[in-house]
Amino acid sequence: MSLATARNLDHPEPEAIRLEAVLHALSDPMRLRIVRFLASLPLGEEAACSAIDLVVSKSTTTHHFRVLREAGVIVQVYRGTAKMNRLRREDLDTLFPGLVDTVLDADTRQRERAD
Amino acid sequence: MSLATARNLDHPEPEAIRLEAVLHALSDPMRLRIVRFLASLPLGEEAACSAIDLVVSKSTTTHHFRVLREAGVIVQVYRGTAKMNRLRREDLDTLFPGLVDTVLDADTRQRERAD
DNA sequence: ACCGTAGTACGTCGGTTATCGTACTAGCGC
DNA sequence: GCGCTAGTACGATAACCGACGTACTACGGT
Repeated sequence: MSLATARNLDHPEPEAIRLEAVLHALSDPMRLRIVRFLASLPLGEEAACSAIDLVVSKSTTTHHFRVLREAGVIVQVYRGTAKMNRLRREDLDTLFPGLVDTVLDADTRQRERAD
Repeated sequence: MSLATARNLDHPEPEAIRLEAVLHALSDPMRLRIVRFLASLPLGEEAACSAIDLVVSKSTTTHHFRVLREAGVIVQVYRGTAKMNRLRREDLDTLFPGLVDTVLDADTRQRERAD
């Protein structure tokens, strides 16, 4: 089972991903923004934590990415000095079909309604 | 705009319903259970707070129903000594199409996966 | 008028969260 | 090796949250 060494981060197995945790992870504006950004990337593409400019400190950024990873929403891997992130689309779509898309669509509608 | 008198509870207008607040409201197991219960009722049917047996104190129950109401997930109205609840299906489906159904479906799958 | 049922208000308590700053480590390129 | 960039670890802090108990109100029935 998922073992975390120095440069090997701990991710929940698909079976261990809890809906409540996913919803909670998505219920923070900052994290929803991260997810929206990752979802906007070309399929399979990944991005560094620094690729999106949240307006908070580095440590806060680290924190939000960790919450997303521990909830099972994203995968994080080290690549050289960067830590790359991508959505766990396949896992999430299998576990909770339509959830990610529906939430992203809801988010889009909300911001089109002039946030 | 929504005015709350003694027996008239305060509900957010549809435009004021925030996705983050809805997701947060749904991210608690107790509240998700309430929503699942209300969603299982025949269309337009409503239920008293006491109709579902959460295993917590009355005050905690009140608390969770209030969070759901303030997030815009449910409507609460007083009917005699009871306080009746129902899902704001129409509003939610208009604002965030498919969201409620997708979350409920995800919840069903999760509990079928042997909770 | 009294009682029972349904739910509220309020204060508390312990745990979690979001934020920060500071000090640190890991890898890359020169 | 040096320094830059990217991110971590840790500790602090303030806010929030879920749970509780107790004391209360409101309504309906007898």
